[in-house]
Amino acid sequence: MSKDAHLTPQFFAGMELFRDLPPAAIEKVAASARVRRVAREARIFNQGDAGVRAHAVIEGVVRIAQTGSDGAQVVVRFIGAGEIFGAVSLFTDARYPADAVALVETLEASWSEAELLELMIAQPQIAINVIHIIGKRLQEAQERMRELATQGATRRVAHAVLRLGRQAGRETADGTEIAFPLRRKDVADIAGTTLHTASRILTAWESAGLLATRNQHLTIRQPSEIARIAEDASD
Amino acid sequence: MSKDAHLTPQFFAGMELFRDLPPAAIEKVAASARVRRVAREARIFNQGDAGVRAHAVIEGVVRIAQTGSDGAQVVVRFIGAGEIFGAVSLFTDARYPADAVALVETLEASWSEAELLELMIAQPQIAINVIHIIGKRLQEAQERMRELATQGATRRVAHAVLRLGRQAGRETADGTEIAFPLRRKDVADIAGTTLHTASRILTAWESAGLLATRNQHLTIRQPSEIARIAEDASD
DNA sequence: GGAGCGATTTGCTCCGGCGCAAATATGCTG
DNA sequence: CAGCATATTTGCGCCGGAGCAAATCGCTCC
Repeated sequence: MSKDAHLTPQFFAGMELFRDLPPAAIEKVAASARVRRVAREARIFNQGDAGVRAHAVIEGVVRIAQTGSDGAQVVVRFIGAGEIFGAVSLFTDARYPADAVALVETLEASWSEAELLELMIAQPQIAINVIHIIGKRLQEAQERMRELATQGATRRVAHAVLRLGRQAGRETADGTEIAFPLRRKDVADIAGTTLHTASRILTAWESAGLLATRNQHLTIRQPSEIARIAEDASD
Repeated sequence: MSKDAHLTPQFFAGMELFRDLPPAAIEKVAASARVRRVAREARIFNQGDAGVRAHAVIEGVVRIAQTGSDGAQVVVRFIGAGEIFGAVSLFTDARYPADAVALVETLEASWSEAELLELMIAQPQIAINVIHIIGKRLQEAQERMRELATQGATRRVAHAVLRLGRQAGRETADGTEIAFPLRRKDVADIAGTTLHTASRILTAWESAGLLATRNQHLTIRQPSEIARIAEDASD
């Protein structure tokens, strides 16, 4: 991983949170950010932690997962470079509603509530960007709710895979490769099923040549076929 | 229903969207709102409609439901007096992601995208309020996702009932009454189960005296007991 | 009061997929 | 390279709850 190549205002300018901001504002954003490097599998924050900050991934991937009192968990989403996380809790509980764990070695920036509020008052565009981001995630959450309530496990896994491809897909000769390591358990927790069921489904698809996994890296070889499964009412 | 009693700046000042705004700004808000009365069961907008506006309920209740391509649907939430709806799509698709139907005769205000943006630029507090509102809904959606993925139908119905009581509960001598008519199908679509299963569960609870329904109006008589069911890992 | 319609209840069957358990594969560590 | 830990695969039994069907209830409108 490059050491400091990303710690420039230019990088912050490219983040979804700071879209359409004048250069002067970007300078302030960059200046007030606290940047940290976190190791693979390290926790950035835990569900229930107080003293929340707004975070953004500079490089790497973070898994956001919510755990129930019974230990069962759901992966809320994966956060890639340029995306923000943990920001919603600033405006609600002042407690993180989920865990954040780095899937790979990750470089992460964050701002305190006071800093972000100050930035937003000075630049309403930031607030509008936040609304845009959270809004998209809310729509996605509602779609997933509908899927969970009405579709079978196979279709949900298909949707999960497609969503991952859209969010973190990298085109290769072999197909679309998900840019970060993905355990079967992760896929299960995204799709809302069990490790066992997810394993069965994915293995079947591997046998059929729809996708491939090598060292926890998943490549979608026939997106169209998986899309067919996702839409197929017969399951 | 009172005819025009609510069409005053005072009412808008009490809405979650316009919290902490100076009186002058409230005047502008009130002036630019388009107010409409909609009949029981009438649709305010349909999933996929373009030309979106931001809406707020002045009086009445609106059901927001998302329908899948197969016809199955999930109730995203019920919108009561003072709450906003349809606002998220302004910042994302410019298409409504769900249907909005009035459950009872309802008075509803709305603003165009341009109007709301202008208000937000002038008053960043409005944008912050929007973030607060959407953030809370996102958290709720994520909780429901976890429930749908990990809990059985009984617990989900219990959570749904408790959530409704919290949002729209009115204390009566008999217990907490949900302020709007609620069909079994509605409960099923909130909890993510079928009409039949929801009916069985609710009827069993009625027999046990945990709740009562009279003319589609649900009263929670023993919230603590329902909360116990909601948390009970045995189901 | 009767007809008609939607909502609700309830019985029954069937199956997807969860839970348990064990075998196997794969990657790390020393 | 051996040994261990973690991840994955796979078999099997069982059950929650979806799906179908039918009866009953309760309104509303003649």
